Amino acid sequence: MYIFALQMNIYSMKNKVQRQLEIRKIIQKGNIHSQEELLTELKHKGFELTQATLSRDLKVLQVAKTTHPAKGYVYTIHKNGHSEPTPAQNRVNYLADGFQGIQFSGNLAVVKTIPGYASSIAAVIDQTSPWEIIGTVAGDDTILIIQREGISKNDLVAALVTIMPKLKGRI
Amino acid sequence: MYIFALQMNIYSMKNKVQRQLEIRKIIQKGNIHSQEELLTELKHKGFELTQATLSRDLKVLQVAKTTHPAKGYVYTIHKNGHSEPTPAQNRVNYLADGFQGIQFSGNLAVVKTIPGYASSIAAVIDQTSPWEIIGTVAGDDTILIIQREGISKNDLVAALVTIMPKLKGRI
DNA sequence: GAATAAAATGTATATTTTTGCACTACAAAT
DNA sequence: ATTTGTAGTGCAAAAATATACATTTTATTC
Repeated sequence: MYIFALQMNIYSMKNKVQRQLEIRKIIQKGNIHSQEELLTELKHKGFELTQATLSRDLKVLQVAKTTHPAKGYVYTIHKNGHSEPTPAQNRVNYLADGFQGIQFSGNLAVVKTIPGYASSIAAVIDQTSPWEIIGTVAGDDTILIIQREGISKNDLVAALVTIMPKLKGRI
Repeated sequence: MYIFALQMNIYSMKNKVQRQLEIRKIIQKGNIHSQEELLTELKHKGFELTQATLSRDLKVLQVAKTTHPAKGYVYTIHKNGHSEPTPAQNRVNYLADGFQGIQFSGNLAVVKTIPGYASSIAAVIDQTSPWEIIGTVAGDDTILIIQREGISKNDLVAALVTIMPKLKGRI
């Protein structure tokens, strides 16, 4: 006498690819805070799996767990290849040409620029919002940078160079 | 007979800011696969802390744990935090709604606002001219507030709430 | 079809990460 | 000086996540 393993229900089984696609979608909507939570949502949509499998899927999909200031921990996913040549970079390099000098006083740094460049350069800095800098105020040819407490000149300079590589050696 | 808690080693204590800077640096070099590993490295550099504190630091720094095809799990940090686009919210036209955050550095406070709101909000502050504030400088989305000497963060926050009651609880 | 190999998944467990609580150091207020 | 408030931290426990191993499913070959 033989015992046969039960065959899977033909209707129900959605395959791995479909499942991972769905995971991708759900995460992009962006309100997932734990695997359990995601698991529940997947089950609602008819997928059957365990947390272990989910963990493996997330690994494959290169999903990351990070922090959102308000929401606590959040899972995020890269839309796709994240190595962009970014035309933004060119613009940044162009802006760096407007940079004329920097001086420090206490927790402030004052950047001098070619007239008219200040606000654009400040915008780039703000956009990047490096941790070392808590804010900037720009006039026409001057940017005031307020450093985070405890930051050294070198740290700040390093941060600026990170943003505008062309500045390297010029500060 | 009394038992005294041991004082912290005067030499050793490096503060939080320094520590988080170091964490940032280490992670940017990009070969950290677990908090324990990072912890070890930090200890080598003379920082004393536990994994629990590290976990909290990583949260503040918005460090993410993700997967690298080859390296397994890796901790990464955003230079430019992928800022939330703030879905065009049904924002009423109250100025306080333009308020996005405040940070302090020395005797300065930096207020971040929704683009375009800074000067209006600053104008309101100037008009009220609270004793705690010597003056303000506004850009497009940033206000620099220069505090009177001896004023605490709380005092300043209180002053702002007085001016804009809606801020209560939001600062 | 049966036999075998490879891939996918579940179970149980190990590992890692997060957090509630208590305590200390320090700043601010009285 | 004393009190009060708060940020920073360690400890221990909880919660979340990853994985070794066993089992099932799918694919491949005869």
